[in-house]
Amino acid sequence: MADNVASTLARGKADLERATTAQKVADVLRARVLNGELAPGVKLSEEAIGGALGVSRNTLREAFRLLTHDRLLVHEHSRGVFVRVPTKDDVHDIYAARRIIECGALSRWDEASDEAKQAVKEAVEFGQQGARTDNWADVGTGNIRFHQAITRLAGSERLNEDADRLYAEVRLAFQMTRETRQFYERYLQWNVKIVELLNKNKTQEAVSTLDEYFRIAEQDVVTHLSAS
Amino acid sequence: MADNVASTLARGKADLERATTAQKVADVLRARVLNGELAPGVKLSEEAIGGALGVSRNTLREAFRLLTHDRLLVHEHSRGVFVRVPTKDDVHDIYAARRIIECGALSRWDEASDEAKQAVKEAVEFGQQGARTDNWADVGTGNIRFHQAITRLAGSERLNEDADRLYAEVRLAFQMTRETRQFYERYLQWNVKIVELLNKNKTQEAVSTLDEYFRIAEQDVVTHLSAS
DNA sequence: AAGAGCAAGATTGTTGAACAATTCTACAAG
DNA sequence: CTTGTAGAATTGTTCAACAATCTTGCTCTT
Repeated sequence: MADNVASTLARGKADLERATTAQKVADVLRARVLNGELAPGVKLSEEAIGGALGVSRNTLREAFRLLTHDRLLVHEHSRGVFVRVPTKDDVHDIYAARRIIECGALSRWDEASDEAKQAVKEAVEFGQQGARTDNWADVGTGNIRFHQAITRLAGSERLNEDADRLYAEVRLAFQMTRETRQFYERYLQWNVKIVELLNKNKTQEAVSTLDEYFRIAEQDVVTHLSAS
Repeated sequence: MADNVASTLARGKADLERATTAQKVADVLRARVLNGELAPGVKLSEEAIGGALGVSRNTLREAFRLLTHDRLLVHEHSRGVFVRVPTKDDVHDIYAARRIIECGALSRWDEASDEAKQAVKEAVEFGQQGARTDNWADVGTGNIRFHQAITRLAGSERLNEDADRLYAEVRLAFQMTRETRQFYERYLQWNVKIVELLNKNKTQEAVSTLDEYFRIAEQDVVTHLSAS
């Protein structure tokens, strides 16, 4: 009984672990990079940013390392850190990885937990609800959640983290400042179709559809890249 | 022509980029962790290690962060960094990820580049050569190379990096101080069988065999874990 | 005018010290 | 045996200084 109490409390330990200063700084910078305020190629000066945010160089450099690990920044020795400029090759590399991870996870649909499967369906419903109410930001959120939920079918926390880094990098490449509606509307249709196939127990066809979706999506991101 | 020269030189740029002090320190510590000199659970004191290696606390902490990203060390706030103690859940998580990545990569064998396919076969031959000459360290190296080569079939540098982190973590869990021979001899047989199936164009069967291998290997690592 | 070489200025890399915040240790009290 | 507490030890964070490296702008040569 006492063990039960202890283990229950232990589960909440992660919540207590306060975020370090560097993590908070990293969160601020991550948001700035992902929403385009810090455009790809921009140099992040230690003095300028450190002064603006009121943190020391050491702490700032730690924040830089966190974002470098997420591949949002690139570090060049003795030159500084820059917002990553995604290339066509980067996009291809990212989608090759996503194909492996998500198609592999989805192909194990039948063995996945009920919670994980439910999350996939709920993500699509969230997106559909957003479309009905003309809330296209929600459609975008639902799309990300859909793919996250697919990855989570595999049940590996490490795989989830690796995939999340890929999603963040896609957001960097696909600066969704405009035209988000037409893209996400189209993507939503793919997601709906995949869930329909899953509901009909046509897992293999769902995987094929997802694979085809990646072909389209990669092309979309690449063209959006050269357009800028 | 000039472009050709430039691109050729650019390829060697990575070699010239001198490693930062923290990276060199991280490399030393990584080797110590992977060969067991720094056993799981050991605390890495900043003062002790920094003094021994002759680097400042700031630089050492940066090295710690690099290894924490690789999941070889764990960081507990205000308590310090420790060599990770892999749990049964960790092993399960790692193998769930490896199943997705490697089975997915192998299932795309037919579309892979010739170089990538050749690397898979060469890794097995390297292991067989090691077995013939009773060089069991080479058999172990060949086994790692075999799985790396499978991952590289997918052609994604990001996926390669993520998988390499998984391999390092397996090495941490499976401290191969002893009994490496009986394990690697057995694993070598699996690798040989997989390549044979691939040579017969039975890709799907090769994937199934790999999947079955993961079931066995995970169990091996888990039992080896509880034994210690 | 174009390019090579060079010196000054700016930025990053690394260290050491200092102080705050947290944890660990040891011992006393109940 | 557990609880509480004071002090020691360790980590978290910042700052200042100097070395190493890169960038910039200038001069000189052709």
